[in-house]
Amino acid sequence: MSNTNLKQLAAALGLSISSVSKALRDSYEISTETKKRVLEMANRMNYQPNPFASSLRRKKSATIGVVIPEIANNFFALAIDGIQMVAQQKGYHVLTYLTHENHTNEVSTIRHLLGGRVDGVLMSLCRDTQSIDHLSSLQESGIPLVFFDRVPEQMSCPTVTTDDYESGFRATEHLIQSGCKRIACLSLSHYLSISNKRMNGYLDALKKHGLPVEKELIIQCTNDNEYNVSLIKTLLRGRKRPDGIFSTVEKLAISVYYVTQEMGIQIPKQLKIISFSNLRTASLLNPSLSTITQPAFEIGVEAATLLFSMIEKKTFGNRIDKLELKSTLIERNSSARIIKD
Amino acid sequence: MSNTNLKQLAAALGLSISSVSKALRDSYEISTETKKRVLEMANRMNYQPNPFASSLRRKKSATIGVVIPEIANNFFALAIDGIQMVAQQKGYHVLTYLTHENHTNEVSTIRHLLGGRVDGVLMSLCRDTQSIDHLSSLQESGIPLVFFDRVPEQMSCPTVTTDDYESGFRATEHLIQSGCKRIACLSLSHYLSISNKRMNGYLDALKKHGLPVEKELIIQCTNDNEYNVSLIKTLLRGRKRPDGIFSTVEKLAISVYYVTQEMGIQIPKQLKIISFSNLRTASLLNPSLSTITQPAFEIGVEAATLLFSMIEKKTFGNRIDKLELKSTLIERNSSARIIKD
DNA sequence: TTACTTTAGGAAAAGGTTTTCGTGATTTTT
DNA sequence: AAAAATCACGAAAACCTTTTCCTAAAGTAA
Repeated sequence: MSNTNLKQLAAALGLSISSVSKALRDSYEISTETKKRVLEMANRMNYQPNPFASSLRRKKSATIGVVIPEIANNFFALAIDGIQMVAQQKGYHVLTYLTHENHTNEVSTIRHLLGGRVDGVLMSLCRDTQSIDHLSSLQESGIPLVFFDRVPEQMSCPTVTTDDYESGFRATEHLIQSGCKRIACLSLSHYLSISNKRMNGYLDALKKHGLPVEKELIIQCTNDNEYNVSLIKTLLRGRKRPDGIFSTVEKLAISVYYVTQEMGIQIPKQLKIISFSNLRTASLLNPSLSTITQPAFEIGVEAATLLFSMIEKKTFGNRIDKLELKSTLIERNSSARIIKD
Repeated sequence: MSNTNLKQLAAALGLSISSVSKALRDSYEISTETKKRVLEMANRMNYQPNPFASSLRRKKSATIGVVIPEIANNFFALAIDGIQMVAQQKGYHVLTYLTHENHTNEVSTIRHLLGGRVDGVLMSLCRDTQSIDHLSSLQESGIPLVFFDRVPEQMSCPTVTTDDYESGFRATEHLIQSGCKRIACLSLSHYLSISNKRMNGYLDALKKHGLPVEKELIIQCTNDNEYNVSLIKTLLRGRKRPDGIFSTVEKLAISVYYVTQEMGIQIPKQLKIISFSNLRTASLLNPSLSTITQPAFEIGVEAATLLFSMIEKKTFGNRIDKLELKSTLIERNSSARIIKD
């Protein structure tokens, strides 16, 4: 660590510690010339203030925490990118925690954060989070907290999300309009509001178009990729095979592609699919994948901006922002209508 | 932040602050029963030690810094994943910084880190880093520093890399064996050792097989994606169009796919391509993309492990580890031999 | 000139934890 | 039984900044 501290700097300048500190913080109590001298010397001695002493005294860490399920995931990587951009502008540091979709990890991460290491927290729930005690205790502790994308339903808190219900509805309707009669829905978790909202959109679209809802076409997937693959295989192997799939999450669509490739099922001829996804290569896939694309980067930007507004003004007691951004449906070949005969 | 501190805890227990502190740190100076009492009360009062006070006193932050060019990048996302896993096991926090391939950002990030906010740094250089003054000053400050993947050549420091030269050689040789006669190389930056090593492998493979090296087939790409696309278009539009492309980095291969799609160039018939990549969808692309895949997650794990061994034992003055992992070449359709006539 | 205000800076406390050094009390050794 | 060692805990310094309160000196008003 940088070895020079205020004391040494003060000694070198023939000033007191407090004056030097004030000079560095540009206090009106210090004359302009003195400030200049101090700045110069600080530079020359390569002075870097000790962040811990500063944080201890000021009760500010200049750090935010970001808690997400995983990072090797296009959506979250883009969101983090947006978050980092805003944080960097504001001069804040970003501490990242991965829960790996594990509720226990989430709880222990939150407990750590309760120690005051960060001035605010951005969070996206993990897929098996049911109880929210840890979340409310974080909120009650007074640390500003903003959820993005995967938000808790049972809790009153600021959120940044997308139009999940509408997107699910539109995606399903799109499949129907492409000729699908039996559409399966691949859900990430029945605990997550995003999954449920997307699925509700799916259900309502079926209803609107007079298609029956079939329990065996709604697949609750797990966090185990191999198991998901086997679920998908079972789905596609059955005698009542679906002719369309609405995937609520990117990785499940990828699994579908692998399975259809292996089983020799042709997309979109035998099976159409549309999925939530931020894949940059969606249009390069074979066939190109129709997607609902969330504005992941902006979600990160907005969530961070909201968090900082809460951190800076302390006026967040009586006000709870809920921001909803729009996703984009991009039709590609995986859901193209086939002109038969 | 958690409102209870040692003082309150001590008061509630009728003990001194120091005894409580020792009890919590499981000191031999405190009796077993007292420890139990303290632990119990700490739990009951929901005590969380103030991390700044602790860091200030111990001169340890229990935090590492990770400095990378970008996060929305499969390689780095996977590497971070590996790093996080190790850090979490060790009870360390991870501070992430993105340079966005910008040298100025890199320098200012390092300057911040010099303040002692972290106990160690993991780093991958940005593409236009030439001078290394900021890196050596960080190293000289005594903060353990490990580079991964993109490492500085002019500096003696611990690194975790892959067999870039061999991979470049094998990839190029593979294209040659698939029938390519004019192979272009898409380079990320001539400042980066990984780029240069990969290119040297390319050059030596050409040499070995008696193919001429042509300057106009070696493209130095930039950080501007659109400009890269135009470079690639120019390359493929020329009368001396290459019949093979060795891409040293994933995003350039993706750009090639977009360009060929737009120009109607058929892969692998008219053009073959192989690229460094960690795309999970490589085999689902149209056509499937031949890749050299780096063990990104393991690179993260190894780099973090090395860093922690440096942080824990202070025996890193006289020893510099350089670890090299192997990449895997996966042949797919984008570089398949075409049986003509 | 006296009284009051402003200016420029210093002393010291506070923030919460860790750690060194004591110190009585109890136990062990001779 | 006296001396030594161990035990269990407390007092206080140290880590480095920030900030409140003070104080000389200089300037201004009356």
